[in-house]
Amino acid sequence: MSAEQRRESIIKAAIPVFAKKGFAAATTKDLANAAGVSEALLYRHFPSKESLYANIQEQICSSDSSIHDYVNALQPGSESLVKMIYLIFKIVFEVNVTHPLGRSIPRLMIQSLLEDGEFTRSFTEPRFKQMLPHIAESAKAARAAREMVEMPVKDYERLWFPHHLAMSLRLATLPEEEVFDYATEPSERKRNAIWFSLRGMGLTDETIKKYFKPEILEPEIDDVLVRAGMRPRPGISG
Amino acid sequence: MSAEQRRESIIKAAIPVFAKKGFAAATTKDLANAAGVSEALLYRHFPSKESLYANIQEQICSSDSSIHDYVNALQPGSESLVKMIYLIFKIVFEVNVTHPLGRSIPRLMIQSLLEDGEFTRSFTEPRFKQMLPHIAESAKAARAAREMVEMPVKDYERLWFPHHLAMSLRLATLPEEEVFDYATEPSERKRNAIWFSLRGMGLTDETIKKYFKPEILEPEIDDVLVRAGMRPRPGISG
DNA sequence: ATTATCTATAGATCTATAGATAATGC
DNA sequence: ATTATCTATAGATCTATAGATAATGC
Repeated sequence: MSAEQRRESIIKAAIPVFAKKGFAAATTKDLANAAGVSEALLYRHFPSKESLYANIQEQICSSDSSIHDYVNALQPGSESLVKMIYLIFKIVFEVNVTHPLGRSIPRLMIQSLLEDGEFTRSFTEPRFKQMLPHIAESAKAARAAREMVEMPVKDYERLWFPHHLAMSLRLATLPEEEVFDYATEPSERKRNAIWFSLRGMGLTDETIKKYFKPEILEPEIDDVLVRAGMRPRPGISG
Repeated sequence: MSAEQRRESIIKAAIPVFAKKGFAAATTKDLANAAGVSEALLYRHFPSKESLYANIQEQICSSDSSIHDYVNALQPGSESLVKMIYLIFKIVFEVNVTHPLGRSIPRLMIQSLLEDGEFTRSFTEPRFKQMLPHIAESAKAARAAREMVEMPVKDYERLWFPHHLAMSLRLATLPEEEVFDYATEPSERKRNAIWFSLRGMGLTDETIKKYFKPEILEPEIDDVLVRAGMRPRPGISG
């Protein structure tokens, strides 16, 4: 295996180990075993455990532009607000489950919140913070169209409150055994949490009913995620 | 120092160490230093590091009844819904900041979500899950009074969605440097997140405006928390 | 010749214990 | 006499490196 390939394979194997155990508890032996190499080889590719960890963070956080493009193309208004919130929930609550990185991303995110928050910041900014101007514009247009009521909640909060709800819901599903008793299936829970968020943001009930149609949004948003490489391309039989 | 006193003092000193570093990264040396004793003495009181950790969890999760009593005394209806959500936000988002256990509880909670979730479960059930029947009754009364709209969100979710939002907001404040850019001060953010939650739950705008009066709720709920020992009793000059 | 990889191990650190000493209460 | 506490250290494990060996490409 070439140096570059091996390097990549070590990183790939290390992600779930760090995600599962945390930086301190993941031993170089664990990492070597996961990658199927000797501990010594780890140190040919990375000067230290810290360096390997830093490289992982960098790789995962590197942004991609397809989500950017999708959001930029939206017309300001209530419908776009619904689409953005749907997108956020899909990425945060759902994609990480099916994504190759699986449970690793949410785990790395909270491990980072226990420390300096840097990973969470680097992961979140290129993906979600860029939505802010679009959310602000859409909220303005929605208010002008009388589809959103006046309330003290700020545009920043219209972005982060739904994002945070999605994040907690995701964290709550990490342990094997259920932590909170929701009495709903994940997909219904997702729909209800989006509804809760849209209403919490100030959209009127008629507006939510008009634009929040999961059966239409689901394939549209799913396609964005496929293009962003966050979901496997649906099987092309041939 | 008597065995019992020393035992308590070791537990007390160990909480922030485990909270900060996590179980694996907290060394017996750290724990001994924090308690101001030798490592050997730790092992006179606890057979292992794990045992010490288990004792901490047990102590923190032991429930108290004053919150229970307050919630039980509420009359079903919109106003009680507002009070319960306010209480949840105050405990989850705010109390842990001022409480002697400070940052430790939210840290222990997410560390537990990275593992089996047991600590989170034991902490949450006696404090919040018991509110469920009251939330359900109050939601029913609110609907009957036309103060709450029909929507797919379930009563369980009326409990957990606000709780989760409060939890994420708290987690986001753990790192020194700000992770998400809210553009609001914590107390304003708390108010807005509660408003967002109440509206998300289905309360009408008029009902929220009628019952959500922070300047009145703040001292009432604060008093509950003082009685629950979650907040220092306000200074009694004399 | 160069690159990838391994075995073996140094040196540090970690958990836990053995055995000695200081402090307390009868 | 009993209880609390310490010093010293065993044994395991962890990070990282030195030096040897196998595989590759010119």
